[in-house]
Amino acid sequence: MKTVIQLQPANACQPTRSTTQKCSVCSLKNLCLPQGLGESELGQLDKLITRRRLEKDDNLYRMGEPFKKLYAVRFGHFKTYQLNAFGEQQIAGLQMSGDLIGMEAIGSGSYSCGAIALEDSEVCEIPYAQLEELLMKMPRLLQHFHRMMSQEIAREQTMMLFLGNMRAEQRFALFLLNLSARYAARGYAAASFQLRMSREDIGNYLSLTIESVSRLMTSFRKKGWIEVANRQVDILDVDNLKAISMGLPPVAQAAAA
Amino acid sequence: MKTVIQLQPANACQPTRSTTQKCSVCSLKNLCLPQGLGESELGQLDKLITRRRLEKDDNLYRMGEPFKKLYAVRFGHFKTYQLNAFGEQQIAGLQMSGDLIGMEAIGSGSYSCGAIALEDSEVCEIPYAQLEELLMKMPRLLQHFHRMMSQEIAREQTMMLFLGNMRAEQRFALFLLNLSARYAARGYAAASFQLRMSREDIGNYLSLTIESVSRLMTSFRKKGWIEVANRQVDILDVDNLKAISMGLPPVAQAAAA
DNA sequence: CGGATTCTTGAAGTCGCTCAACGAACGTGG
DNA sequence: CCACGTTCGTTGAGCGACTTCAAGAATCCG
Repeated sequence: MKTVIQLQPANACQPTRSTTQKCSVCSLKNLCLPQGLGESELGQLDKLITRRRLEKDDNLYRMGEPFKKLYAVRFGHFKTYQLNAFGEQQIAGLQMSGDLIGMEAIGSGSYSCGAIALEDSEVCEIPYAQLEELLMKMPRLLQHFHRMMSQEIAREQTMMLFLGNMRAEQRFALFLLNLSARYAARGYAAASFQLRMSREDIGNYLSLTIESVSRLMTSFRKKGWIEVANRQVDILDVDNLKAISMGLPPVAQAAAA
Repeated sequence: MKTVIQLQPANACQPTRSTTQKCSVCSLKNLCLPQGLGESELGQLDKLITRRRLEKDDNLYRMGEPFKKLYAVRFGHFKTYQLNAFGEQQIAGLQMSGDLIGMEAIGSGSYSCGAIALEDSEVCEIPYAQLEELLMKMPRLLQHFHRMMSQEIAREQTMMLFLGNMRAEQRFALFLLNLSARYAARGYAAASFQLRMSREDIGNYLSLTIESVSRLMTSFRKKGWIEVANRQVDILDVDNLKAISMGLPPVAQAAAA
């Protein structure tokens, strides 16, 4: 089924860039940490938070730095990565607006991975010590914080099984569908978006070589499932991508022109 | 370096099986949820907790069940697994005494994986709603709970990169070293333990076939790095296992007889 | 425009999988 | 205690998916 949604905005992934620095007026408040809070609670959260702008390739934090803050992405994209014994980068995650970064560091007290902006971006800095104070006073914030941590566990568990058990085609199809779903959840076009990562980063993320990623793109394009122009991707045939992502054979009917 | 530690107890992984049902007298209290709590706090936690015995192959919970409780393993071993689209089991984790199970379900409200006892085991059941109440009143419990959730995130992130980037030898070496370290942390022999999982489960966990696991065992044994007799494993050459686990070539000197 | 980077495509190689058969361990009942 | 069936583990041979190596094309950016 061909469904190129062009009516929605492209995935600039920027909330209304208000000059005020408040959660209460942030367009992400229902996706991010403040979900479900009342006005006065939002006000208290506001007091903790500072904003920080980053340019493309800036480090939000580096591996091994002491943990002080959690970060909520306001706009832009980040990648988190670890370095292996040979100093090679291994990409652990891709974060976009509304995502919380740094939760893996609470336990150890230092960031076990680094985070880099994939484009000009902005984050909300949340000092963890102060957040903990607030959590004790605000049941709804506590509940939602636990939900977010739990979701991160579930997400990584899925990713773990995904990398362990799926073949290249499945991984790539699921990667596209995952991006699509995340953009849709943020109100952006589900079927038309820019890849923020290079082929190299994508390959690294999916544990495939850059050549394999390139071949998969060509293959999917030739089958009429996607359209690719540099980093612009349009999903033309969600059904087939879904079938492939589940390890099923392609569905009979391919997308017509 | 040959180091077969035989003086420590084998990994029965059982705390002193006291008849009292209290965290305060549990030998795991410094590994488990109550870490760092005072006597009165321990008492409050005790009130929440009930114990549950399971026999080998019993389900602690099943995939999709509504989330009500977290579980702390008191003794025994569990595996957590998901079922894929074809109903095949994919092992997501191996839990032993002191480990907390079920955290991935807080966010969604239902268990996204199932948990099965690998041998006769016992867990502490912790009703989550009541735990949340307690968390708001006990800062140290809250902090430790967040540490445990965070550690779970970090652990799964590592596992994710591990499955994505490592080859069979590395995976298996790391698997053995990981078990060794976890048993050591619990006061059991680091270099001599029983595998609680079948070859099939191990293969599934490491995303390898049962044949590959078998070949790796034979290979490591022939190189003098381990001794294997059925499910009994003795680590003879930690240094080489470490080298292999990091993707390095074996160190020159193999273990002498 | 020109150099560097990123991406694509082809050919050859390899690691782990599949398929198949055999052997060892377990446990149930005689 | 042994006989027997079943489950679990080992080993070998061939194959396939993805990688590696290599070269060339497109794109970016000063």
